[in-house]
Amino acid sequence: MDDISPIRAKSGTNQEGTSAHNRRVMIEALRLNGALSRADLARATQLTKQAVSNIIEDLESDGLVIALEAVRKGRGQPSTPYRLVPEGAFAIGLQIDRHLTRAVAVDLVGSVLARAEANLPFDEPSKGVEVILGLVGGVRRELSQMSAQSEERLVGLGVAMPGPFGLKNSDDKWMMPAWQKFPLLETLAEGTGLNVSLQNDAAACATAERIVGAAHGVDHAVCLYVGYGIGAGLILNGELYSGGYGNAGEIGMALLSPAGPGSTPLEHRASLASLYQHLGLNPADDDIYQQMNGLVAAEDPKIIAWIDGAAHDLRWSVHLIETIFDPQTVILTSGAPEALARRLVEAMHPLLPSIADRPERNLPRLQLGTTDPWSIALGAAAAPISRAFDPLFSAILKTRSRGA
Amino acid sequence: MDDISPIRAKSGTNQEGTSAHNRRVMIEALRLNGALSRADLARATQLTKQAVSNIIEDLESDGLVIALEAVRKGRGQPSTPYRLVPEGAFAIGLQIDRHLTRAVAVDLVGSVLARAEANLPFDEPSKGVEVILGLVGGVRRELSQMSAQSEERLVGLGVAMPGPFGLKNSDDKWMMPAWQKFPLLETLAEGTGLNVSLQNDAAACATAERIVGAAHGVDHAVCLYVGYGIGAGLILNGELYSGGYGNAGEIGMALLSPAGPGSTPLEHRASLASLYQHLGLNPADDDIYQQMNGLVAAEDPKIIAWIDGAAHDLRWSVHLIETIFDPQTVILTSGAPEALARRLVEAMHPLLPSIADRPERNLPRLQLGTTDPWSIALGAAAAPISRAFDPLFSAILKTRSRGA
DNA sequence: CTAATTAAGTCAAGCGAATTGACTTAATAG
DNA sequence: CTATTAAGTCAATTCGCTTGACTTAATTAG
Repeated sequence: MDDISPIRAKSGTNQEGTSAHNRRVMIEALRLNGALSRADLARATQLTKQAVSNIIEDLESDGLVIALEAVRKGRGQPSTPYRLVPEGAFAIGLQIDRHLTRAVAVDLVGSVLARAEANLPFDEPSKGVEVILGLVGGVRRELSQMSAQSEERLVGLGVAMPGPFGLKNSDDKWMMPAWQKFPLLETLAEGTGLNVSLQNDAAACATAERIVGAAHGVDHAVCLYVGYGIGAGLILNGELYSGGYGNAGEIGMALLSPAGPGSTPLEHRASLASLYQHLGLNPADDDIYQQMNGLVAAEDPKIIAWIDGAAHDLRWSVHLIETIFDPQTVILTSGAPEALARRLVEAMHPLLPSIADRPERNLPRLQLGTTDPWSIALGAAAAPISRAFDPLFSAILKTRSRGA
Repeated sequence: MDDISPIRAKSGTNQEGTSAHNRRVMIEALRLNGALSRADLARATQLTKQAVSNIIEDLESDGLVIALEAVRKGRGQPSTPYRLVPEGAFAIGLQIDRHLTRAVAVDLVGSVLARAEANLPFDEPSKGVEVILGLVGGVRRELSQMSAQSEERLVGLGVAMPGPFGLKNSDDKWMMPAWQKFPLLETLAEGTGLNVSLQNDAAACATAERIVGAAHGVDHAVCLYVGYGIGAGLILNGELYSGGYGNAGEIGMALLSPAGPGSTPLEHRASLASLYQHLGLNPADDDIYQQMNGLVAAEDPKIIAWIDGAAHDLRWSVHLIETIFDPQTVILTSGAPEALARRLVEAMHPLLPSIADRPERNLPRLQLGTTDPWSIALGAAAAPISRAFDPLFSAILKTRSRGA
């Protein structure tokens, strides 16, 4: 089952790896800077003009970049800027949550082109998969009507669902136990014919912030996601970090004090689930979002009390995150209505002192990220895009040929 | 001062990057597996036999690897294993602490070949640098008597000192304020002619555990260092993570509860400084180590009380670390005598439940790492070795040519 | 208006590191 | 003794980046 040889080693690389890396570097540069000429790219990437020219030519013929009008800027031959072609690649993203599932189709630059949602049977994964495959099929058809080449340009299916994954069987009903055991990825891969990847919802949120949000181009950011549960998506050295077993950032289970097993996990105090409980709301209600919005607008004392309590714990979470990661910024995202999230961020100020409290900052210590309920699905879809086009260490390595 | 162009992009690569990466992969494979034949290396790294042969030939002529006796193992031509040559490279490591400074010289495989220590004037960096340069010169001379080529094979000087670095000027006397302002790296670079790099002491401890300790070959490990202060060295994806501004892992400043600025930082409860204070010991005493050892051996009630208190907080720190990083293992290292550290680890059990509490673990959740007081200096020295020989993403990138 | 300058981008040859496939060497199994 | 298996070499090839000269097209100086 495992490798025959117990030899531990990283994989080597060759010119293919070089070329793949350089292509990815170009794409990232265009993503971060909008439009660049070949000369700009050569300077930025340290490659020669000629190498850049060849790569750009390739990318152009692959339909990933396109030339804009030449621009005159001072002396010398005018330069021809290039930009990414959004229709150069597509991915499907899937958010699977407790009572709900959403699918989106996005393009190379992270625009959402199609979306669909449905209710999900909480404890019946095999039925749920039918629903999910239906949604995926739907956005996929919609996508193919927008672009003739969508199918061959589809790089994968990214799935986001609440973690943690792969623990001992737990009956904690917050954790969707039935889904934890179900061979979801295999089933989806077979049902769609796509490459399938999995991340937890907080990681997906971070991925979303990275492709189109506040973490765009930021190499060290932590994305606090306050959803039904709470988690942190970690962007370290420009890549999503998922830990030794894929569960990094699952801070919902962090105990709030050293007092032992009896102490409360963060998730029970600062999550929408705790809010619903506090307010006596039913998360399965269709108008839960409007209910929350209304309560915030009305400055309902109970919701204000919850905000203060949650802010108290979140303020400290930010302190810990800053102390541990020393990130450039912390981004709070939420599935709650924007007004609520904004109140929460305001209530978290003033922040606790920490090493992040330094003079020459250029990003805020804490900022409000997206509150779009679709951003998890977007982040899910962004993962395959990132894997296919971002400059990653793993992308230069030779891939292990499928051994028998 | 800064880049002229505001274009953000990663650097590209070329055949030099490929070659550098492959060399590093070979070296790492030999480091992790002891001795491997060319055929083994080819299988492990996915390179062709021929490529491996060429690289090994190069490494051999560079004096970094050497052939062992051919071994017969079943059918086929006997294989010739290669191993690293310890004398293939050297580095100097420097620990600068509050009252003390240590220098070591290590070789390619992390063996300490020379060591020296001296007292350090706490608040007079300019005098201190004289002392430090003296120590470095000493181990360097000692080294050159052991190996004729030591000078040209010296890859750098690694410095470890208590962080955090680069904050607002603080008068916290735990933080060696005078040293924070002093242009230490520049002075040392000039004084030694070596490449100088800096990390905090916990990071150095993690680096040490990685090259010769419990984290050898482990890609996701967190090293808790209980020294005068307390910190965490983070090994993520096989590389040391140092955060956006170099201060990741400085958990000594983490507040122990969400109760606000008045709450206690971890460092004030679980660090040797807190122990000294608790016991009324003077950390500048020469026999402080023996004093602690004696108290532990005598089961002194005050030290037992401290152990229980510190273990309480450390247990929770491990819980948080596991919840946030999902590492393969947590390693506790300390500058305290081994008996004390062992008692501390024992007192931390049973550990708090966390996502690390999974069935199919192959490493312990918490293990005792080194308690050798010289390991910080060793880790400091290991940093330049790692930078020069480990397969790092940054090592494949083209280096920016020095612009005017 | 002309010439000099500056910068973008191309052309064609060259280079270097991994690949390929045949070959050699040297052991064991039968 | 022969077939088989595996390590390792040889020589030619490939592929992507580099090099340096060249072309194109703009602005600036006189």
